[in-house]
Amino acid sequence: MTPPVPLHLSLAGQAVDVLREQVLTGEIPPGSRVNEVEVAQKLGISRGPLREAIRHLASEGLLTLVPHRGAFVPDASPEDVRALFELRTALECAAAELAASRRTDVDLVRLQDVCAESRRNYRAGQPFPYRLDLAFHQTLIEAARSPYIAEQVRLVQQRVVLLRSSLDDDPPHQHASMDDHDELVRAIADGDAARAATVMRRHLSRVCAQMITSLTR
Amino acid sequence: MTPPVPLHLSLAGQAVDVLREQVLTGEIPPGSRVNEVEVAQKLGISRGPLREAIRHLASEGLLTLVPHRGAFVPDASPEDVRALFELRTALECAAAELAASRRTDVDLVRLQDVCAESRRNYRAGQPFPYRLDLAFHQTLIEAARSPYIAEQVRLVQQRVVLLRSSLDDDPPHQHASMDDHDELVRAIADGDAARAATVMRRHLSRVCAQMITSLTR
DNA sequence: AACGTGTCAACTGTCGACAGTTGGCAGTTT
DNA sequence: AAACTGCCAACTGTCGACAGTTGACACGTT
Repeated sequence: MTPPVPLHLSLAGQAVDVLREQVLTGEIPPGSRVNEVEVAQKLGISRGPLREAIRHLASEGLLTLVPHRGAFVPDASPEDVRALFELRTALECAAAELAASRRTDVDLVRLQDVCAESRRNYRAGQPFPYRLDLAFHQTLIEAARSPYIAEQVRLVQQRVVLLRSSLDDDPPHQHASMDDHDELVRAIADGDAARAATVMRRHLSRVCAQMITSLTR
Repeated sequence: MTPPVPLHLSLAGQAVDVLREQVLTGEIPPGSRVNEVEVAQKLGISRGPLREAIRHLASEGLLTLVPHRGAFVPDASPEDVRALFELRTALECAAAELAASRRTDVDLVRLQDVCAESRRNYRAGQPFPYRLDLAFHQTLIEAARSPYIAEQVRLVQQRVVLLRSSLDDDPPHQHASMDDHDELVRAIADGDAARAATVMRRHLSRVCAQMITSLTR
């Protein structure tokens, strides 16, 4: 029952985790460069494993590589956001359809729980935390039981987080999102794949528009 | 007007191209291991760049990494094929929809050209070459003008090629595929996004089933 | 004979150092 | 003063070598 991977993650693996965190939290701001020797010293490792970590993050879209120049944290144009959300929509609509036809009862309970917690948070005056939004989509993906789609959604979500630099949602948008989530759960509960896809598409369309406006202002 | 990337691709980049070719053509058969020192010597490079190439191909799904064991060419189970085609369906159906609404006239001509060449080849008694099937889907993706979706489709197509170990299509399937392609082009020509998605889904469902049967026999 | 144990070779993970390239700066020219 | 040229520092790309881990084989035990 012991995990097949060693408890000691390789240095490269550890570096991936640390760097990913720093990039996603904005600790390494978009547009900035990642100096190999500097970061390697800071992490206490050699350049070899760090390079592998950098390449890995680049393959996830969290860094862009320029030959002989190094790795940069990408900053997004509205056009990028639009194109990225086309991919996200394709993936998550398919996931919504699959979830509607494959969900178990415990999947349904989990989805409802996340929605309920969102409402509680919102009613308590606190803003709808992005954490719960991620949790909802994550739960939905698991209910779809399609490992390849799940993996790709994870990567896209990450890139969305990266672009989401301190995007403080306004309450109307939060309310609409929660309504979308509720409607999605109902469609999935009914096993209505077509409606689940439609609602997901509308939801993501709204989120995308909101991100673009909050990006351009 | 000089290209921004150096004509000298980095050694790692060259190694990626060579290895990708060898994996996709089956020169390195599925299930076999990639020995770092051996391959590095064969390519005349050091282990550093080769390791980066291996990690890159692993991120594309063309190799699987096992800690302290090395890189292996994955061999697929029917379940993998099914899951992979769920992802492919999500991506290519979305691409078909987008292509239907965004295609230009030259896109349409290109699609029709590929279909016509397929027919010519088929009538000439030659088997429907997989090359033309790839060309069709590639052209369709370009017509969709969605860079992120295009990139993901490219990666999925590669993995499909990898699984397609000497899959000699039988003529009935080839004929059905060409009919699907023709119908897709008509739907795209009409700008009928919904029908394009439906046809694409049916087409990929057929291809998936064909691959699984030819894999299990 | 089957099982458990100890040893070993092969390979991956990691490191430090060298070579080649890039962008910027100082100096010179017009 | 503006533009061009040559040089330089910084950084990436690459290499060879060392250390740690893994799987397998041989040996001894029950």
